[in-house]
Amino acid sequence: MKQITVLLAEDHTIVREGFRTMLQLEDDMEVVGEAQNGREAVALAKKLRPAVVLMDIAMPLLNGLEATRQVLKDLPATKVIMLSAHSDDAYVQSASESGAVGFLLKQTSAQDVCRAIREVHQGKTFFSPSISKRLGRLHPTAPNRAGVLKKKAARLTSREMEVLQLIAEGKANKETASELGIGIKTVEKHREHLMAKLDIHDTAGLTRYAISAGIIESSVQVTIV
Amino acid sequence: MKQITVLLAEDHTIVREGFRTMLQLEDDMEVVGEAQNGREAVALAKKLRPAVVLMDIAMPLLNGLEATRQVLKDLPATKVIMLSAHSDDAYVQSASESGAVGFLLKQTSAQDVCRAIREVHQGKTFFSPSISKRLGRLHPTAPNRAGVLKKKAARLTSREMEVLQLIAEGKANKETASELGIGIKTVEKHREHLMAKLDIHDTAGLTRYAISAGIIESSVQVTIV
DNA sequence: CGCGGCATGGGAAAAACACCCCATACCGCA
DNA sequence: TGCGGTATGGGGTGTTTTTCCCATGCCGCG
Repeated sequence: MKQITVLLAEDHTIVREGFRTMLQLEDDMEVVGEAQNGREAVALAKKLRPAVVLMDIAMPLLNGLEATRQVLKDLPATKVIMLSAHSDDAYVQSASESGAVGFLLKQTSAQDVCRAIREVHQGKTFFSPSISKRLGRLHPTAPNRAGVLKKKAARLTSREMEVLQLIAEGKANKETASELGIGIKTVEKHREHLMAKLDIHDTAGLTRYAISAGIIESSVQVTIV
Repeated sequence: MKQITVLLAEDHTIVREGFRTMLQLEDDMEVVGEAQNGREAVALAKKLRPAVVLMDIAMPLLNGLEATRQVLKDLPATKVIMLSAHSDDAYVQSASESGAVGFLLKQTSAQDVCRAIREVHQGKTFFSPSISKRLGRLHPTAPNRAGVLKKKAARLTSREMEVLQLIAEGKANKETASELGIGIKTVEKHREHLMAKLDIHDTAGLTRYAISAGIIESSVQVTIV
């Protein structure tokens, strides 16, 4: 039996361990690595060259969409399945644009995860049932839906996206620089470009933009009584 | 071997199944039931009378806090461990007030989950390391948990709320000052207090807090729960 | 009545940031 | 082959923020 090598990229340790434990029970797949954030996911993907990457969409340092782009740039044959708690259309479309070949909601069952892994490994695509149903309804004949979402967000380069995420996560330029392994001046430069492109000239505005653009999440909306 | 009976209440199927699979590997505990939402959690708890309930804080129909209250009202001996992706002080406080005896972040490891289950089963309390560290730092000589948590709870004065909102809206201190008709130094002072009280030391963090606390909105945050 | 919390300020120093100048290097595309 | 975009840097200057010190006045509560 040929093993399907899988890389787990998910920041919640507890969830990640659950995945691993479950996947270990399947005898045709093997978890070869685990990443706690987007950057680690990219690094491990390049190092381990897994057949499939299970990638959470919301991760620190580098979100799943951007991480997917970076992985596929170097390893186009990698199959990336995006995981998300939400089924926002924007997420699904962005995931698709970033090159993911699967999209799973966390509401789906373990059985579906295994199915998804096997399907994408065979070159197919796999979307959570509820999503593919909605997609069909949304754009049955939509060839160029890419243009819709793009407008502002797409004008940012991937480096700028990274910097934006780190800014919104509260990192100072110095931290961002060391995080990315580049100079402070370069970070400042990206920040300048961000502010110029988005016409937002304060950190709070950039943070709000990052949240509303889905680059990071603020916090779950819960009614605390 | 005496089994600790556990009820899982978590709306994400995939996460829940991961939990179950992991807990099945421990021979001193047994998952006796699973709930997909708060209402189901209450019903199952009453029916199955588990020793411990692992309760996600964000669930459909009925959130984990309210579900906890309802469970404990009928079964005060039940030990409820709250699960959350975020460690917002408000969450921790509310969880404590609702009667939970444990609080776990999803960043914690499976090992900690098992530890938590065993500890609360023995009548102790268990908080994620990072949380108890924060609590400890804030109240070094904290005697009783209830009173302690209540005190911290990020209680902002109305003036501080105003300043926080303006910060999150992207106003510079100078603008805020003229907006409120006070001096810049005063605004800086409120800002200091905000950062001290919330233990958040950057503008981006304050902005995220303001959004998650509902003080401002981040444009189009769709809530699909 | 005093004590604490709140709002209002000043001063000062260090760090961070914003906004301009500049350069090099790579890469794709017309 | 050159042009534009991207990524990487350096300099400089002024503003803003952050974090300390300090003080005054008000108000509620025991």
